[in-house]
Amino acid sequence: MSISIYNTLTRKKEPFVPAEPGKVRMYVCGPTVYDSCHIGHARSVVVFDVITRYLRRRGFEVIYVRNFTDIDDKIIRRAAELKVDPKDLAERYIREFHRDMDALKVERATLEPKATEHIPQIVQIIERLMEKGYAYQANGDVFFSVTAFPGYGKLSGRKLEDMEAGARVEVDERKRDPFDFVLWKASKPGEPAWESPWGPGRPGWHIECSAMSAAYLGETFDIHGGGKDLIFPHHENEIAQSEAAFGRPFVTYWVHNGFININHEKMSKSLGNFLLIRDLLETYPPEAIRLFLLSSHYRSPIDFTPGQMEEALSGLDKLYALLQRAQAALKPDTMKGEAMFSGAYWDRFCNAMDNDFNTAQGIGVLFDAARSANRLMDETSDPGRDDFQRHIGGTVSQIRGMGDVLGLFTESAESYFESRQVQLQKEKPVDTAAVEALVAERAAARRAKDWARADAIRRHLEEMNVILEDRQEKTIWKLK
RNA sequence: GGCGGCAUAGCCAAGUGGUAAGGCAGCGGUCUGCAAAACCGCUAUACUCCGGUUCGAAUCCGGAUGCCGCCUCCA
Repeated sequence: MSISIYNTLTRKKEPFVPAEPGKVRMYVCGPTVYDSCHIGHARSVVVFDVITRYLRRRGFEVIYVRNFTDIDDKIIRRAAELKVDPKDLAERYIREFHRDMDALKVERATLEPKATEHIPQIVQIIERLMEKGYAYQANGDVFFSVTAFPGYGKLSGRKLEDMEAGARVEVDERKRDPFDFVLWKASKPGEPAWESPWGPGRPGWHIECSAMSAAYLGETFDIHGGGKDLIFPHHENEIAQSEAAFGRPFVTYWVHNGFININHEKMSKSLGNFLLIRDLLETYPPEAIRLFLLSSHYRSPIDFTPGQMEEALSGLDKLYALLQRAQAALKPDTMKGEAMFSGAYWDRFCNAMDNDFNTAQGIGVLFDAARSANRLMDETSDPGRDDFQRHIGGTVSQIRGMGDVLGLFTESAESYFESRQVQLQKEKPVDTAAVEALVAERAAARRAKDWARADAIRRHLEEMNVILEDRQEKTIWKLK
């Protein structure tokens, strides 16, 4: 079975065949580091994290490049507002990005190049575009001439004449065509600047990606990803620059993830509904956020609501509870349930993932496996039997295997539930000593078969937001 | 004005022409002193509507309606 990927360029699902067998070269547009990361960034980063993990699991060597745009108008503006150096501002938000994404269990990209560290490569491409007649100068700025590039619009399906130029933005009268875009921007006094043949300035937004992808992945590479919003103009412009400069196809597969709405509304600064990752992490376990993000197909829009997150959380609780239960049932000398990448569930999972990385379907397989393991444990009368051990061990191992691709079950069930309780304690504190005392009192009542007393205590605890589970050995309590 | 997407049960969501995964919630049951958890069963005569292609369509084509996104910085 081969992997198929929906390609924005052709608007079709296509079998995935990398240029060099066994090796995948992938570039994903990273953030412009002028502010904290929100849930939308998380979606893109998590989606491509899972894609990378899956491709690697399927045996590909993946060179995954994700850039940081660390010089740009927004960075300069924000730095001026805060009266800090733009470089310091960028570095601060790069650190934040790493902190947030590490917390979300995202693996680092193979390379994370920064625009400011590739100025020579950027200047070189612009020079080349000038030589070939695709670019022109206008007092210190350099523009790309879209009419000089015949394929312009092929990614976004736009024709130049169909677009309402200047409908929303004033057109720079120095441009030959309203859709010409800046490759090199002359700096104003006090702004960060690099020397160039056209005078001191800084790179335009799009050119860095053309330069850095060529530097690390070559002039043609396999996968280019990013959020849907980047299709136009960013990726369209990248294609124009790279193909004009190098005279060969830029990217084979274009992959774009959908957006996140917040409570049915578009996330926007004006609505003030930006959900920052670090704020979300205050409330939810990182893997619940991942499970939420991966429960829909990566291209669909998804709606973030507290209810949706609670559902993801319930699901994650259920899966961790199964892992905990299975761990207790498995004999130490047999399988301990390490990740396994074969078997019926694994095959079904791969089948889903092969189909344009259908994580939603894959998660369905995960729950199927969990249910089957629970059933087996419910039904068995002799957990020591070899076939039982093998069966549970195999199922749990496959669950861990799927988790390995999705970035789930990275911690022990014990520590997961422990942090859940800590979290709940933070939200609705209870007096632990008092609860323990009541639980002990109820245990005594139960031993005396004083059910009325036991139930009264249970009700009392429930009012305190505490639920009880009477296990064989002892009673455990947890916060609701 | 141009381009694109989506419409599946109470909610979320998958579905790759052959007869509707999974999750959450709800109800019934098994288990339990009672619960909880887990499991079992039930919950879409059928996938917005109307046509068409086909032996056969949620899946393909045309049209209608309704949402949404992009065309400006944006994940």
